[in-house]
Amino acid sequence: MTENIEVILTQKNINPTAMRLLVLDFLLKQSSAISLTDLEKGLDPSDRITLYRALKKFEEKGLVHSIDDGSGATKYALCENDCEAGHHHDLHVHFFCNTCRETSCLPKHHIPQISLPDGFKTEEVNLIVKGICNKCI
Amino acid sequence: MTENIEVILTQKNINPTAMRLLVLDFLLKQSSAISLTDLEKGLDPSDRITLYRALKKFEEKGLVHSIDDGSGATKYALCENDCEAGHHHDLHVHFFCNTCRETSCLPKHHIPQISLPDGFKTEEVNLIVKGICNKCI
DNA sequence: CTGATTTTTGCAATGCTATTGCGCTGTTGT
DNA sequence: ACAACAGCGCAATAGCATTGCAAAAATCAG
Repeated sequence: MTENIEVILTQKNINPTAMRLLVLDFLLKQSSAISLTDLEKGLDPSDRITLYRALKKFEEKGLVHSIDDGSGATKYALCENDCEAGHHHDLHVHFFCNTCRETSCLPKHHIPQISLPDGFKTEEVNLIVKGICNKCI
Repeated sequence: MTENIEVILTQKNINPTAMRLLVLDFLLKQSSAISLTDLEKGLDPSDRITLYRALKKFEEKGLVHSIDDGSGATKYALCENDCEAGHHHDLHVHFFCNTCRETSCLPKHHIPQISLPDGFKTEEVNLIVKGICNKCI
């Protein structure tokens, strides 16, 4: 099992250290996006800053993407697609449940094209739907 | 002039205090959404907390809406539509310029309908487009 | 194998934002 | 005039993101 995780990291040009293997393993087990604090609690005797840097490195290398769901804390989730270092291709909708406060990716739901007024150039789109998820209904 | 501002407040059931008149006056002069820090700088010798509470009261009464553009600071802008206390009807797109870091409302651009998977209930949608605005191109 | 260099890690510290508590003040209503 | 209440300003707190620095670990060169 650990070998698979290691392969994922090396394929993304990330040095597979013990800490990073733990972080990736934890991410793989999640069904929703998690915050740095969640990660810290899940991998208890670990340093928050180290985890923070692991996530940043993963994001930089195109392994995870970060989501600002308005909860105050940035959430992170594994990329589904073939994201490359520096360029994320996962323009999908994110859903934030107002009840359980979990953020999930809806990769099937692509972000519709938004036509802006003249002179505006789109570089990035952030679409967060908030409401009640299927587990909390 | 001050009378007009006062009328706006009383129509929204907000006690027109000197501070609130100042805040509303400042908001009316803006062409883009502003943060609490912007407001504090614009109304210099004012207490940040008081301004914060003025904005919160305005939001509660349906006079302004708050925007989380991912910049870290919540932005505020006057509602265009007939928002009521507690219920905001201004589901429009917001644009964040990566260059000048200004956030503007695009009230003409309504948020498209997002069909969620079964069991998900939408309560709110937050759509932020990031890029270069017409002034920075 | 050994010393040097780079990478990773852990701790301390900082900065910014949001938010609440509390007492003072000024206004309103009786 | 007095009581009740709303608004204001100050202090304080909490959470998150981010950086600097030094020790530790891994990698590389000779």
